[in-house]
Amino acid sequence: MSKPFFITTAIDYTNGAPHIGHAYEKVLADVLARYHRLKGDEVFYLTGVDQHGQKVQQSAEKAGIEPQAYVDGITAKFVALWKKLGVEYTGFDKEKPEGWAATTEAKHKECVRANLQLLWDDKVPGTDRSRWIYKKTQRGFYSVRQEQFLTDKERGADGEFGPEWQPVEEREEENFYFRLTAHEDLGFDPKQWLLDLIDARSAAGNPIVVPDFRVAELRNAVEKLEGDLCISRPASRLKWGIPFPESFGAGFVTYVWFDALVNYITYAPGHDPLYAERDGGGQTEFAKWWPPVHVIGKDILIPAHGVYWLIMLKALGFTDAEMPTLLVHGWWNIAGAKMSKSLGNIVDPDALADKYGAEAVRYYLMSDITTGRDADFSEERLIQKYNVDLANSLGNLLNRTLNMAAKYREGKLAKLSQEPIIPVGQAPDGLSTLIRAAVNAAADVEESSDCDAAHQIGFALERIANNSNSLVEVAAPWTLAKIEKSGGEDAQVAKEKLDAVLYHLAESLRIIAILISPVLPKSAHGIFDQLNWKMDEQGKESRFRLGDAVWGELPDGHQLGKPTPLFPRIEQEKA
RNA sequence: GCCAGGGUAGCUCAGAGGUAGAGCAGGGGACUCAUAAGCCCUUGGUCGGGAGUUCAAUUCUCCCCCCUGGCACCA
Repeated sequence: MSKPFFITTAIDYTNGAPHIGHAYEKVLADVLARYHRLKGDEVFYLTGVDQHGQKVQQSAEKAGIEPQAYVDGITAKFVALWKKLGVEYTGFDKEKPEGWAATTEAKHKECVRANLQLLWDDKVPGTDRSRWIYKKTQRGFYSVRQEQFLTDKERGADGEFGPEWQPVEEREEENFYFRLTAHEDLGFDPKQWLLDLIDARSAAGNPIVVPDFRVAELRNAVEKLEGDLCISRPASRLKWGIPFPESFGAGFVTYVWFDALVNYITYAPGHDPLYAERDGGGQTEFAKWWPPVHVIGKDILIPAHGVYWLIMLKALGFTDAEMPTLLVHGWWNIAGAKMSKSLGNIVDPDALADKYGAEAVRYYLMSDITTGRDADFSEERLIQKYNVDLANSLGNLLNRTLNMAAKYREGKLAKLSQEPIIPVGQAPDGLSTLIRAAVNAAADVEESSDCDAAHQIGFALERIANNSNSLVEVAAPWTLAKIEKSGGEDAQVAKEKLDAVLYHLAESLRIIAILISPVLPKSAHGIFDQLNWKMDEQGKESRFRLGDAVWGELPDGHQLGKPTPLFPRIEQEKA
């Protein structure tokens, strides 16, 4: 059955070039999107950039250009990187991709304002007060230099604000706040609602946070939740943002949350800025796709997505069944240290892809980390995993298979009408073992959860390739060829056995190509091309369907292509 | 200080009340279709430290140490 699968990533802040962490998240979501397409699901993959805010405003000023020009420049870097890495969000190849969020676009601004208006118009019965949003005056210490209010955290050991903040003055500021905690105007307690939701989802075996070891962390944070969320800034202080609707009064700009998070609604398929007006029966395009799986880093689970976003959705009228799932990934450290500008240990994915190729980078990012946990990035490990798993194991398997087929059969496969020579179960030459490995691997991939799909794919590759390489040694096609050529008593048996071995290897490669296609799309196409399989669908994702990962689809007499090294070994230079 | 995750072979990690596993790296061997790749065999660990429960703990309990997140407090 074709199921809709809506997947999003965090939108990246356009205040600096993308690093390996950005790349990891987008590739992870891309692999999941491709994985679901492979299963036949209908997929919408949304990613994009977060372009507003004070930091951007300041960076643009420093660079001496308009903020829009500044963010356009950085945005182009992200777009180019995703193209290089094969990150195919929905409509990636169009001039105006549906799956690309850019928060300075008019469409998004309208959606943000419509949502704010929706909450503003949700009045306490018989009054003119919004249930969710209220205005409050805050007094505090303001750093003119840093253009921000200071809290006690910023005070030095002597209780005073240090020179980096000066001059500091006391100021009053009016802002809008969004309720997160119980209030009589609200009529219920969002905090309790959220706790119940978290528990209910876990109890139902569908935890709101996956992998689920972070559920407790979120629950903890919710328990301690107090205070409401400031969602505005005076336009005098923050110019680069989305102005509040006029009904709120003049002079306010949205601050972060009602801008960035709302992108998931703005750019959702069947985009419905006024959610309340949607068809409650779930008939609209929007309702068909919602809710999404949000792929995010562990740094923005609490409080942004796990608290603010869920309560925002609740306020906007989304039901419990329409709450998203948060797929939370870990971070790549560098030699045990956190990646940071000050340490100067930022890994540039663009340069990495130029050096080793996009497929090598994708494979490494997917195979050397456990989804949800942190991992240590190492270029040596990237090279090692590429050489061992891709060049030596898979690439060489493809190469030796096609070479033998060319040498002994001019590339033409013979499919035996019956199970070959050696009955399944006896298998002294390993044939049936290989079939079993392929069938089981395909089943494991099909049944895997989003959290470990990438790993199941890796296991599948390993299992089938290893079994195939073993089969070559055990069956020794070169010996069979000699026996066949000798024309002796065993010639006919050797001939059939050699045909069987070659067919098994080709089939294994065909199935591997299908299974690895979410992680290694270009290589999967490369294998299909060399196998000379499905040429009519070249370049299209439709070449790969999980349903085709069954044994025996290559027909009798199939002509294989010419061998070309698919994964040239990466030779370690280094001094 | 509190909550969570983790400390298992050189490296990355799995595991589980009955005295430990995989992959890579290291060592040895046989082969030659192949990208000097592949295959087979193999060295290697007092399972963070200490105490307890048990016939038996690395696996359970308690205490301690270290790493990672989050929260809080002091400044």
